[in-house]
Amino acid sequence: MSNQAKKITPALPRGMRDYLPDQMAVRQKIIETLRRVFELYGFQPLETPAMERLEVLSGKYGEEGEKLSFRVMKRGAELERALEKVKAGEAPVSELCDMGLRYDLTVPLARVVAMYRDKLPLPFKRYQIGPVWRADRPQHGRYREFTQCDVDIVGTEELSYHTKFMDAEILCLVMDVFSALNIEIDIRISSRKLLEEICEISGISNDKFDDFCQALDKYDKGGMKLVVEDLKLRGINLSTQGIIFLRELSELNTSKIILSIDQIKNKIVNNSKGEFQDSIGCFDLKELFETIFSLRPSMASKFLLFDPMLARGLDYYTGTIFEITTKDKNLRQSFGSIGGGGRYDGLVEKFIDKSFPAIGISFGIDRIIDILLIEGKEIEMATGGAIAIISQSQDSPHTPSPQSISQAGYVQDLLHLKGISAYISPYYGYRLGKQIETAVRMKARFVLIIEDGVSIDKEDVSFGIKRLSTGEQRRLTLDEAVKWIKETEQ
RNA sequence: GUGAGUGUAGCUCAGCUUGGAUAGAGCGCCAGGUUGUGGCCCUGGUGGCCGUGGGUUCAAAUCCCAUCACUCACCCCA
Repeated sequence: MSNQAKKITPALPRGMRDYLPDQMAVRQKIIETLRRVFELYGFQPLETPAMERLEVLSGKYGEEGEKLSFRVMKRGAELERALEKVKAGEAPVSELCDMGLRYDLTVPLARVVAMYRDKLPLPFKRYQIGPVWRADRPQHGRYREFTQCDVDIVGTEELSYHTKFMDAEILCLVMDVFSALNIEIDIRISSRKLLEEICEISGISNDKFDDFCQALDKYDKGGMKLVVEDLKLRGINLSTQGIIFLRELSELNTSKIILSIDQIKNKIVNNSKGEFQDSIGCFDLKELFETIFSLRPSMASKFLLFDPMLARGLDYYTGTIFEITTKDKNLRQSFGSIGGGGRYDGLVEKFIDKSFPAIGISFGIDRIIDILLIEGKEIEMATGGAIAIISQSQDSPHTPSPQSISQAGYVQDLLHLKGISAYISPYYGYRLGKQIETAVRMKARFVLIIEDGVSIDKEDVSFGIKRLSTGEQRRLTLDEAVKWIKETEQ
Protein backbone atom coordinates (compact mmCIF):
# COMPACT_ATOMS: atom_id res chain seq x y z
CA MET A 1 0.00 0.00 0.00
CA SER A 2 2.55 2.52 1.12
CA ASN A 3 4.62 2.05 -2.02
CA GLN A 4 1.68 3.20 -4.10
CA ALA A 5 1.29 6.47 -2.26
CA LYS A 6 2.44 9.59 -4.03
CA LYS A 7 6.13 10.11 -3.38
CA ILE A 8 7.38 13.18 -1.64
CA THR A 9 10.11 14.93 -3.57
CA PRO A 10 13.22 14.81 -1.43
CA ALA A 11 14.52 18.35 -1.56
CA LEU A 12 16.02 20.97 0.68
CA PRO A 13 14.69 24.39 1.54
CA ARG A 14 16.31 26.87 -0.79
CA GLY A 15 19.70 28.08 0.28
CA MET A 16 20.16 25.32 2.86
CA ARG A 17 22.44 22.32 2.69
CA ASP A 18 23.14 18.86 4.01
CA TYR A 19 26.63 18.08 5.13
CA LEU A 20 27.53 14.53 4.14
CA PRO A 21 30.18 12.62 6.10
CA ASP A 22 33.06 13.63 3.81
CA GLN A 23 32.13 17.28 4.17
CA MET A 24 31.61 16.92 7.90
CA ALA A 25 35.16 15.67 8.25
CA VAL A 26 36.43 18.90 6.71
CA ARG A 27 34.08 21.07 8.73
CA GLN A 28 34.93 19.44 12.01
CA LYS A 29 38.60 19.74 11.37
CA ILE A 30 38.39 23.44 10.65
CA ILE A 31 36.10 24.10 13.57
CA GLU A 32 38.53 22.20 15.75
CA THR A 33 41.36 24.47 14.62
CA LEU A 34 39.34 27.57 15.44
CA ARG A 35 38.23 26.26 18.79
CA ARG A 36 41.79 25.51 19.77
CA VAL A 37 42.86 29.09 19.11
CA PHE A 38 39.84 30.46 20.99
CA GLU A 39 40.61 28.42 24.04
CA LEU A 40 44.26 29.44 23.93
CA TYR A 41 43.02 32.98 24.40
CA GLY A 42 40.75 31.94 27.25
CA PHE A 43 37.39 32.17 25.52
CA GLN A 44 34.57 29.97 26.76
CA PRO A 45 31.85 28.29 24.76
CA LEU A 46 28.23 29.43 24.75
CA GLU A 47 25.12 28.11 23.05
CA THR A 48 21.78 29.81 22.65
CA PRO A 49 18.54 28.75 20.96
CA ALA A 50 18.00 28.94 17.21
CA MET A 51 14.89 31.02 17.86
CA GLU A 52 14.55 34.24 19.73
CA ARG A 53 11.52 36.26 20.68
CA LEU A 54 10.84 38.71 17.89
CA GLU A 55 11.32 41.76 20.06
CA VAL A 56 14.83 40.60 20.93
CA LEU A 57 15.76 40.51 17.27
CA SER A 58 14.00 43.56 15.92
CA GLY A 59 15.48 46.99 15.73
CA LYS A 60 19.09 45.84 15.84
CA TYR A 61 20.13 45.16 12.28
CA GLY A 62 18.72 47.99 10.23
CA GLU A 63 16.05 47.96 7.59
CA GLU A 64 17.69 45.34 5.38
CA GLY A 65 18.28 42.96 8.25
CA GLU A 66 14.69 43.36 9.29
CA LYS A 67 13.52 42.28 5.84
CA LEU A 68 15.85 39.29 5.76
CA SER A 69 14.81 37.82 9.09
CA PHE A 70 12.89 34.55 9.12
CA ARG A 71 9.85 34.87 11.30
CA VAL A 72 7.89 32.19 13.05
CA MET A 73 4.13 32.34 13.22
CA LYS A 74 2.15 32.31 16.39
CA ARG A 75 0.34 29.10 17.12
CA GLY A 76 -3.15 27.99 18.03
CA ALA A 77 -5.68 30.36 19.49
CA GLU A 78 -3.21 33.18 19.65
CA LEU A 79 -2.69 32.93 15.91
CA GLU A 80 -6.47 32.93 15.35
CA ARG A 81 -6.84 36.07 17.40
CA ALA A 82 -4.02 37.83 15.60
CA LEU A 83 -5.48 36.78 12.27
CA GLU A 84 -8.81 38.36 13.18
CA LYS A 85 -7.14 41.60 14.10
CA VAL A 86 -5.09 41.71 10.92
CA LYS A 87 -8.14 40.95 8.78
CA ALA A 88 -10.02 43.74 10.50
CA GLY A 89 -7.13 46.05 9.75
CA GLU A 90 -6.47 46.62 13.44
CA ALA A 91 -2.94 45.26 13.37
CA PRO A 92 -0.06 44.95 10.91
CA VAL A 93 0.77 41.56 9.38
CA SER A 94 3.81 41.33 11.63
CA GLU A 95 1.35 40.77 14.48
CA LEU A 96 1.00 37.17 13.25
CA CYS A 97 4.54 36.35 14.34
CA ASP A 98 6.06 36.27 17.78
CA MET A 99 9.44 34.63 17.18
CA GLY A 100 12.22 34.58 14.65
CA LEU A 101 15.27 32.56 13.69
CA ARG A 102 18.41 34.26 14.87
CA TYR A 103 20.06 36.51 12.30
CA ASP A 104 23.47 36.47 13.92
CA LEU A 105 25.08 35.43 17.18
CA THR A 106 25.84 38.88 18.47
CA VAL A 107 22.35 39.95 19.45
CA PRO A 108 21.72 36.68 21.32
CA LEU A 109 24.97 37.34 23.17
CA ALA A 110 23.80 40.79 24.14
CA ARG A 111 20.58 39.22 25.40
CA VAL A 112 22.55 36.68 27.44
CA VAL A 113 24.70 39.38 28.99
CA ALA A 114 21.62 41.38 29.86
CA MET A 115 19.92 38.36 31.44
CA TYR A 116 22.82 36.93 33.40
CA ARG A 117 24.81 40.07 34.12
CA ASP A 118 25.22 39.15 37.78
CA LYS A 119 26.44 35.65 37.10
CA LEU A 120 28.87 36.23 34.27
CA PRO A 121 32.49 37.15 34.86
CA LEU A 122 33.47 40.47 33.36
CA PRO A 123 35.04 40.82 30.97
CA PHE A 124 32.99 37.99 29.49
CA LYS A 125 34.95 36.23 26.79
CA ARG A 126 32.87 33.77 24.87
CA TYR A 127 32.82 32.00 21.53
CA GLN A 128 29.83 30.50 19.82
CA ILE A 129 29.56 28.39 16.70
CA GLY A 130 26.20 27.69 15.16
CA PRO A 131 23.79 28.23 12.34
CA VAL A 132 22.14 31.56 11.64
CA TRP A 133 19.40 32.25 9.09
CA ARG A 134 18.83 34.99 6.56
CA ALA A 135 16.03 35.06 4.02
CA ASP A 136 18.39 36.20 1.30
CA ARG A 137 18.38 35.09 -2.32
CA PRO A 138 21.07 32.44 -2.35
CA GLN A 139 24.11 32.68 -4.60
CA HIS A 140 27.54 31.18 -4.65
CA GLY A 141 28.99 31.51 -1.19
CA ARG A 142 25.73 32.86 0.11
CA TYR A 143 23.29 30.66 1.96
CA ARG A 144 20.03 31.06 3.83
CA GLU A 145 21.35 28.92 6.62
CA PHE A 146 25.03 29.28 7.33
CA THR A 147 27.37 28.74 10.19
CA GLN A 148 28.72 31.67 12.05
CA CYS A 149 31.54 31.45 14.45
CA ASP A 150 31.63 34.39 16.78
CA VAL A 151 34.23 35.41 19.30
CA ASP A 152 33.35 38.35 21.49
CA ILE A 153 34.54 40.19 24.55
CA VAL A 154 31.99 41.99 26.63
CA GLY A 155 33.85 44.30 28.94
CA THR A 156 33.00 46.67 31.71
CA GLU A 157 33.40 50.41 31.80
CA GLU A 158 35.23 50.13 35.10
CA LEU A 159 38.27 48.67 33.34
CA SER A 160 38.97 51.55 31.02
CA TYR A 161 42.37 50.43 29.82
CA HIS A 162 41.23 46.89 29.14
CA THR A 163 38.24 48.23 27.27
CA LYS A 164 40.62 49.66 24.70
CA PHE A 165 42.79 46.58 24.79
CA MET A 166 39.86 44.31 23.85
CA ASP A 167 39.87 45.43 20.23
CA ALA A 168 43.53 44.60 19.86
CA GLU A 169 43.06 41.20 21.48
CA ILE A 170 40.28 40.24 19.08
CA LEU A 171 42.33 41.30 16.09
CA CYS A 172 45.35 39.32 17.29
CA LEU A 173 43.11 36.30 17.61
CA VAL A 174 41.87 36.80 14.06
CA MET A 175 45.43 36.87 12.77
CA ASP A 176 46.30 33.73 14.72
CA VAL A 177 43.26 31.90 13.41
CA PHE A 178 44.09 32.53 9.78
CA SER A 179 47.73 31.71 10.32
CA ALA A 180 46.62 28.39 11.77
CA LEU A 181 44.37 27.82 8.77
CA ASN A 182 47.14 28.92 6.43
CA ILE A 183 44.96 31.41 4.54
CA GLU A 184 46.44 34.70 3.39
CA ILE A 185 44.14 37.50 4.43
CA ASP A 186 43.78 41.23 4.70
CA ILE A 187 42.06 42.83 7.63
CA ARG A 188 40.64 46.17 6.71
CA ILE A 189 40.08 48.35 9.72
CA SER A 190 38.32 51.61 10.36
CA SER A 191 36.08 53.19 12.93
CA ARG A 192 32.47 54.23 13.02
CA LYS A 193 33.48 57.27 15.04
CA LEU A 194 35.79 58.34 12.25
CA LEU A 195 32.98 57.84 9.77
CA GLU A 196 30.65 59.96 11.86
CA GLU A 197 33.16 62.75 11.78
CA ILE A 198 33.67 62.38 8.05
CA CYS A 199 29.94 62.33 7.54
CA GLU A 200 29.47 65.52 9.46
CA ILE A 201 32.29 67.34 7.69
CA SER A 202 30.97 66.28 4.31
CA GLY A 203 27.86 68.18 5.22
CA ILE A 204 25.54 65.23 5.70
CA SER A 205 23.03 65.29 8.53
CA ASN A 206 23.21 62.73 11.31
CA ASP A 207 19.99 60.93 10.44
CA LYS A 208 21.49 60.05 7.05
CA PHE A 209 24.48 58.37 8.64
CA ASP A 210 23.40 54.83 7.80
CA ASP A 211 22.79 55.80 4.18
CA PHE A 212 26.16 57.45 4.10
CA CYS A 213 27.85 54.27 5.36
CA GLN A 214 26.11 52.07 2.83
CA ALA A 215 26.99 54.41 -0.01
CA LEU A 216 30.59 54.58 1.12
CA ASP A 217 30.69 50.80 1.08
CA LYS A 218 30.35 51.02 -2.71
CA TYR A 219 33.76 52.63 -3.01
CA ASP A 220 35.40 49.26 -3.32
CA LYS A 221 33.29 48.48 -6.37
CA GLY A 222 33.03 51.67 -8.34
CA GLY A 223 35.22 54.29 -6.75
CA MET A 224 34.23 57.77 -5.68
CA LYS A 225 32.00 58.23 -8.70
CA LEU A 226 29.72 55.39 -7.66
CA VAL A 227 29.66 56.60 -4.07
CA VAL A 228 28.49 60.06 -5.13
CA GLU A 229 25.87 58.55 -7.43
CA ASP A 230 24.65 56.25 -4.68
CA LEU A 231 24.43 59.12 -2.24
CA LYS A 232 22.30 60.96 -4.78
CA LEU A 233 19.97 57.96 -5.05
CA ARG A 234 19.58 58.16 -1.29
CA GLY A 235 18.66 61.80 -1.53
CA ILE A 236 21.99 63.15 -0.42
CA ASN A 237 23.57 65.82 -2.58
CA LEU A 238 27.11 66.49 -1.57
CA SER A 239 28.53 69.97 -1.68
CA THR A 240 31.53 70.45 -3.95
CA GLN A 241 33.60 70.84 -0.84
CA GLY A 242 32.23 67.59 0.55
CA ILE A 243 33.12 65.73 -2.64
CA ILE A 244 36.62 67.13 -2.63
CA PHE A 245 37.04 66.13 0.99
CA LEU A 246 35.88 62.57 0.36
CA ARG A 247 38.00 62.27 -2.75
CA GLU A 248 41.05 63.36 -0.79
CA LEU A 249 40.32 60.72 1.83
CA SER A 250 39.84 57.98 -0.74
CA GLU A 251 43.05 58.83 -2.53
CA LEU A 252 45.07 58.88 0.66
CA ASN A 253 48.02 56.51 0.64
CA THR A 254 47.41 54.30 3.66
CA SER A 255 50.45 52.09 3.39
CA LYS A 256 51.98 53.92 6.32
CA ILE A 257 49.10 53.46 8.68
CA ILE A 258 49.98 55.72 11.57
CA LEU A 259 51.06 58.49 9.26
CA SER A 260 47.86 58.33 7.23
CA ILE A 261 45.73 58.44 10.35
CA ASP A 262 47.50 61.64 11.35
CA GLN A 263 46.89 63.04 7.90
CA ILE A 264 43.20 62.28 8.15
CA LYS A 265 43.07 63.89 11.56
CA ASN A 266 44.55 67.04 10.11
CA LYS A 267 42.10 67.04 7.23
CA ILE A 268 39.22 66.65 9.63
CA VAL A 269 40.40 69.45 11.88
CA ASN A 270 41.11 71.75 8.92
CA ASN A 271 37.83 71.06 7.17
CA SER A 272 35.70 71.41 10.27
CA LYS A 273 35.87 75.21 10.35
CA GLY A 274 36.94 75.16 13.93
CA GLU A 275 34.31 72.66 15.06
CA PHE A 276 36.77 69.86 15.68
CA GLN A 277 39.94 70.42 17.67
CA ASP A 278 40.80 66.75 17.36
CA SER A 279 39.38 63.53 15.91
CA ILE A 280 38.26 60.93 18.40
CA GLY A 281 38.01 58.35 15.62
CA CYS A 282 41.62 58.92 14.61
CA PHE A 283 42.80 58.94 18.19
CA ASP A 284 41.18 55.57 18.92
CA LEU A 285 42.41 54.02 15.70
CA LYS A 286 45.95 55.19 16.24
CA GLU A 287 45.95 53.74 19.72
CA LEU A 288 44.52 50.46 18.44
CA PHE A 289 47.09 50.06 15.68
CA GLU A 290 49.93 50.94 18.02
CA THR A 291 48.76 48.33 20.51
CA ILE A 292 48.57 45.58 17.91
CA PHE A 293 51.91 46.54 16.46
CA SER A 294 53.47 46.08 19.88
CA LEU A 295 51.65 42.81 20.53
CA ARG A 296 52.25 41.11 17.17
CA PRO A 297 54.65 43.25 15.14
CA SER A 298 55.35 40.92 12.23
CA MET A 299 51.84 39.61 11.75
CA ALA A 300 50.30 43.03 12.06
CA SER A 301 52.33 44.48 9.24
CA LYS A 302 51.43 41.51 7.09
CA PHE A 303 47.68 41.49 7.66
CA LEU A 304 46.43 44.86 8.82
CA LEU A 305 45.19 47.59 6.55
CA PHE A 306 43.67 50.92 7.38
CA ASP A 307 40.75 51.68 5.09
CA PRO A 308 38.88 54.91 5.76
CA MET A 309 36.34 53.89 3.11
CA LEU A 310 35.24 50.79 5.03
CA ALA A 311 31.70 51.07 6.34
CA ARG A 312 29.86 47.78 7.11
CA GLY A 313 26.14 47.34 7.09
CA LEU A 314 24.85 46.45 10.53
CA ASP A 315 23.38 49.25 12.56
CA TYR A 316 24.76 48.32 15.93
CA TYR A 317 28.43 49.10 15.42
CA THR A 318 29.76 52.05 17.38
CA GLY A 319 33.56 52.13 17.18
CA THR A 320 36.22 49.96 15.61
CA ILE A 321 34.99 48.07 12.56
CA PHE A 322 36.83 45.58 10.42
CA GLU A 323 36.38 43.18 7.57
CA ILE A 324 38.40 40.14 6.53
CA THR A 325 39.03 39.18 2.92
CA THR A 326 41.48 36.87 1.21
CA LYS A 327 44.57 38.40 -0.31
CA ASP A 328 43.72 36.44 -3.45
CA LYS A 329 41.76 38.90 -5.58
CA ASN A 330 39.67 36.33 -7.43
CA LEU A 331 38.52 34.66 -4.25
CA ARG A 332 37.84 38.02 -2.74
CA GLN A 333 35.67 38.95 -5.65
CA SER A 334 33.68 35.75 -5.73
CA PHE A 335 33.21 35.26 -2.00
CA GLY A 336 33.20 38.72 -0.54
CA SER A 337 34.26 38.90 3.05
CA ILE A 338 35.00 35.80 5.09
CA GLY A 339 34.62 37.51 8.40
CA GLY A 340 34.03 40.82 10.00
CA GLY A 341 33.06 42.55 13.14
CA GLY A 342 33.48 45.52 15.32
CA ARG A 343 32.66 47.39 18.42
CA TYR A 344 29.04 47.54 19.56
CA ASP A 345 28.95 49.40 22.85
CA GLY A 346 25.26 50.17 22.83
CA LEU A 347 23.76 46.77 22.19
CA VAL A 348 23.31 45.41 25.70
CA GLU A 349 21.82 48.73 26.71
CA LYS A 350 18.90 48.00 24.40
CA PHE A 351 17.86 45.38 26.95
CA ILE A 352 18.81 46.84 30.29
CA ASP A 353 19.72 50.15 31.79
CA LYS A 354 23.41 49.54 31.84
CA SER A 355 25.91 49.74 29.05
CA PHE A 356 28.69 47.30 28.33
CA PRO A 357 31.54 47.96 25.93
CA ALA A 358 31.77 45.01 23.59
CA ILE A 359 33.59 43.87 20.50
CA GLY A 360 33.35 40.76 18.42
CA ILE A 361 34.38 38.99 15.29
CA SER A 362 32.27 36.72 13.16
CA PHE A 363 34.01 34.12 11.04
CA GLY A 364 32.15 32.93 7.95
CA ILE A 365 32.90 29.26 8.38
CA ASP A 366 31.16 28.14 5.21
CA ARG A 367 33.09 30.51 3.02
CA ILE A 368 36.33 29.67 4.75
CA ILE A 369 35.71 26.00 4.04
CA ASP A 370 34.82 26.70 0.42
CA ILE A 371 38.04 28.62 0.03
CA LEU A 372 40.17 25.94 1.64
CA LEU A 373 38.64 23.38 -0.70
CA ILE A 374 39.24 25.56 -3.76
CA GLU A 375 42.81 26.17 -2.75
CA GLY A 376 43.23 22.43 -2.50
CA LYS A 377 44.65 22.57 0.98
CA GLU A 378 45.06 19.07 2.27
CA ILE A 379 42.23 18.08 4.48
CA GLU A 380 41.97 14.75 6.19
CA MET A 381 39.50 12.36 4.64
CA ALA A 382 36.72 10.88 6.66
CA THR A 383 37.24 7.37 7.84
CA GLY A 384 34.41 5.02 8.44
CA GLY A 385 36.16 3.08 11.16
CA ALA A 386 39.45 1.31 11.41
CA ILE A 387 38.64 -2.22 10.44
CA ALA A 388 35.96 -4.22 8.72
CA ILE A 389 35.55 -7.84 9.67
CA ILE A 390 34.86 -10.06 6.70
CA SER A 391 34.40 -13.74 6.20
CA GLN A 392 36.25 -16.05 3.90
CA SER A 393 33.61 -18.71 3.96
CA GLN A 394 30.34 -18.74 2.13
CA ASP A 395 28.44 -21.48 3.86
CA SER A 396 25.30 -21.05 1.86
CA PRO A 397 24.95 -18.04 -0.42
CA HIS A 398 24.88 -14.85 1.59
CA THR A 399 23.96 -16.60 4.79
CA PRO A 400 26.94 -17.11 7.09
CA SER A 401 26.74 -19.86 9.66
CA PRO A 402 25.93 -19.00 13.28
CA GLN A 403 29.38 -20.24 14.19
CA SER A 404 31.07 -17.89 11.74
CA ILE A 405 28.97 -14.98 12.99
CA SER A 406 29.80 -15.65 16.60
CA GLN A 407 33.47 -15.68 15.69
CA ALA A 408 33.08 -12.30 14.05
CA GLY A 409 31.27 -10.95 17.08
CA TYR A 410 33.98 -12.23 19.36
CA VAL A 411 36.71 -10.54 17.34
CA GLN A 412 34.74 -7.31 17.11
CA ASP A 413 34.22 -7.22 20.86
CA LEU A 414 37.92 -7.79 21.54
CA LEU A 415 38.87 -5.00 19.13
CA HIS A 416 36.36 -2.63 20.71
CA LEU A 417 37.79 -3.35 24.13
CA LYS A 418 41.17 -2.28 22.79
CA GLY A 419 39.66 0.94 21.51
CA ILE A 420 39.71 0.02 17.84
CA SER A 421 36.62 0.80 15.82
CA ALA A 422 35.54 -2.38 14.08
CA TYR A 423 32.39 -3.54 12.39
CA ILE A 424 31.19 -6.71 10.76
CA SER A 425 30.84 -6.29 7.03
CA PRO A 426 27.25 -5.85 5.90
CA TYR A 427 28.19 -8.25 3.11
CA TYR A 428 29.59 -10.77 5.58
CA GLY A 429 29.58 -14.12 3.80
CA TYR A 430 29.39 -12.71 0.26
CA ARG A 431 32.29 -13.34 -2.06
CA LEU A 432 35.51 -11.80 -0.78
CA GLY A 433 35.92 -9.30 -3.58
CA LYS A 434 32.52 -7.86 -2.80
CA GLN A 435 33.25 -7.59 0.90
CA ILE A 436 36.55 -5.81 0.32
CA GLU A 437 35.05 -3.47 -2.22
CA THR A 438 32.33 -2.51 0.20
CA ALA A 439 34.84 -2.00 3.00
CA VAL A 440 36.73 0.43 0.75
CA ARG A 441 33.57 2.27 -0.06
CA MET A 442 32.60 2.49 3.58
CA LYS A 443 36.02 4.00 4.23
CA ALA A 444 37.39 1.27 6.44
CA ARG A 445 41.18 1.32 6.68
CA PHE A 446 41.70 -2.41 7.17
CA VAL A 447 39.87 -5.66 6.73
CA LEU A 448 40.22 -8.67 8.97
CA ILE A 449 39.41 -12.00 7.40
CA ILE A 450 37.73 -14.73 9.43
CA GLU A 451 38.95 -17.90 7.79
CA ASP A 452 37.26 -21.27 7.60
CA GLY A 453 37.61 -23.57 10.54
CA VAL A 454 39.76 -21.40 12.75
CA SER A 455 39.20 -21.74 16.43
CA ILE A 456 39.61 -18.22 17.58
CA ASP A 457 39.49 -18.74 21.32
CA LYS A 458 43.17 -19.67 21.40
CA GLU A 459 45.54 -16.96 22.58
CA ASP A 460 47.92 -17.03 19.65
CA VAL A 461 45.40 -17.33 16.84
CA SER A 462 46.26 -15.15 13.87
CA PHE A 463 44.23 -13.54 11.10
CA GLY A 464 44.79 -12.18 7.67
CA ILE A 465 44.77 -8.42 8.03
CA LYS A 466 44.83 -6.31 4.92
CA ARG A 467 45.59 -2.60 4.79
CA LEU A 468 43.33 -1.19 2.13
CA SER A 469 45.26 1.93 1.21
CA THR A 470 48.36 -0.04 0.22
CA GLY A 471 47.07 -3.54 -0.34
CA GLU A 472 49.63 -4.93 2.07
CA GLN A 473 48.46 -8.04 3.89
CA ARG A 474 49.93 -9.55 7.03
CA ARG A 475 49.18 -12.54 9.18
CA LEU A 476 48.87 -11.25 12.74
CA THR A 477 47.46 -11.98 16.13
CA LEU A 478 44.85 -9.53 17.37
CA ASP A 479 47.40 -7.74 19.59
CA GLU A 480 49.76 -7.35 16.68
CA ALA A 481 46.90 -6.15 14.50
CA VAL A 482 45.95 -3.52 17.05
CA LYS A 483 49.53 -2.34 17.10
CA TRP A 484 49.64 -2.10 13.32
CA ILE A 485 46.38 -0.19 13.14
CA LYS A 486 47.54 2.29 15.74
CA GLU A 487 50.87 2.75 13.96
CA THR A 488 49.19 3.73 10.75
CA GLU A 489 47.00 6.36 12.39
CA GLN A 490 48.33 9.79 11.73
C1' G B 1 12.60 43.01 -3.96
C1' U B 2 14.72 43.93 -9.57
C1' G B 3 16.94 41.71 -14.07
C1' A B 4 18.99 37.39 -17.00
C1' G B 5 19.67 32.15 -17.80
C1' U B 6 18.73 26.84 -17.05
C1' G B 7 15.23 22.46 -16.04
C1' U B 8 16.23 15.52 -20.44
C1' A B 9 18.61 8.52 -16.49
C1' G B 10 21.19 8.39 -9.49
C1' C B 11 25.23 12.30 -11.41
C1' U B 12 27.40 15.41 -15.67
C1' C B 13 25.42 16.54 -20.10
C1' A B 14 24.05 15.85 -25.85
C1' G B 15 19.51 16.26 -28.72
C1' C B 16 15.75 21.64 -29.21
C1' U B 17 17.85 26.35 -34.01
C1' U B 18 15.00 23.58 -38.95
C1' G B 19 8.73 19.35 -34.78
C1' G B 20 8.42 13.04 -37.20
C1' A B 21 9.02 6.33 -35.68
C1' U B 22 11.94 2.19 -29.87
C1' A B 23 15.25 9.86 -26.62
C1' G B 24 21.34 9.15 -26.55
C1' A B 25 26.54 9.32 -24.27
C1' G B 26 29.97 9.22 -20.21
C1' C B 27 30.13 8.21 -15.13
C1' G B 28 27.54 5.38 -11.32
C1' C B 29 24.73 1.07 -10.03
C1' C B 30 23.76 -4.53 -10.75
C1' A B 31 25.61 -9.25 -12.78
C1' G B 32 29.44 -11.98 -15.02
C1' G B 33 34.65 -12.81 -16.97
C1' U B 34 37.56 -14.06 -11.76
C1' U B 35 37.55 -22.21 -7.07
C1' G B 36 36.58 -17.06 -4.00
C1' U B 37 41.57 -10.81 -1.88
C1' G B 38 39.08 -4.20 -3.79
C1' G B 39 41.03 -0.22 -7.26
C1' C B 40 42.67 -1.64 -13.96
C1' C B 41 40.46 -4.04 -18.22
C1' C B 42 36.40 -6.61 -21.03
C1' U B 43 31.08 -8.23 -21.69
C1' G B 44 26.06 -7.81 -20.57
C1' G B 45 22.12 -5.52 -17.78
C1' U B 46 19.19 -1.91 -14.81
C1' G B 47 17.62 2.84 -15.24
C1' G B 48 13.74 8.50 -18.44
C1' C B 49 5.37 11.32 -16.82
C1' C B 50 12.32 15.27 -21.44
C1' G B 51 10.26 20.18 -14.19
C1' U B 52 4.64 20.86 -14.05
C1' G B 53 -0.05 22.55 -16.44
C1' G B 54 -2.21 24.24 -20.74
C1' G B 55 -2.06 25.60 -26.11
C1' U B 56 -0.63 25.07 -31.58
C1' U B 57 -0.24 20.57 -34.83
C1' C B 58 -1.94 14.61 -38.18
C1' A B 59 2.46 14.63 -34.86
C1' A B 60 5.89 18.24 -29.43
C1' A B 61 11.86 16.90 -25.42
C1' U B 62 11.79 20.27 -29.77
C1' C B 63 7.22 25.83 -31.20
C1' C B 64 3.85 29.28 -27.92
C1' C B 65 1.76 30.70 -22.99
C1' A B 66 1.58 30.05 -17.83
C1' U B 67 3.63 28.12 -13.44
C1' C B 68 7.22 26.11 -10.17
C1' A B 69 12.26 25.03 -9.02
C1' C B 70 17.30 26.01 -9.47
C1' U B 71 21.58 29.11 -11.05
C1' C B 72 23.75 33.87 -11.94
C1' A B 73 23.87 39.34 -11.51
C1' C B 74 21.94 43.67 -8.68
C1' C B 75 20.92 44.62 -3.52
C1' C B 76 23.02 43.18 0.99
C1' C B 77 26.31 40.46 3.57
C1' A B 78 29.33 35.77 6.36
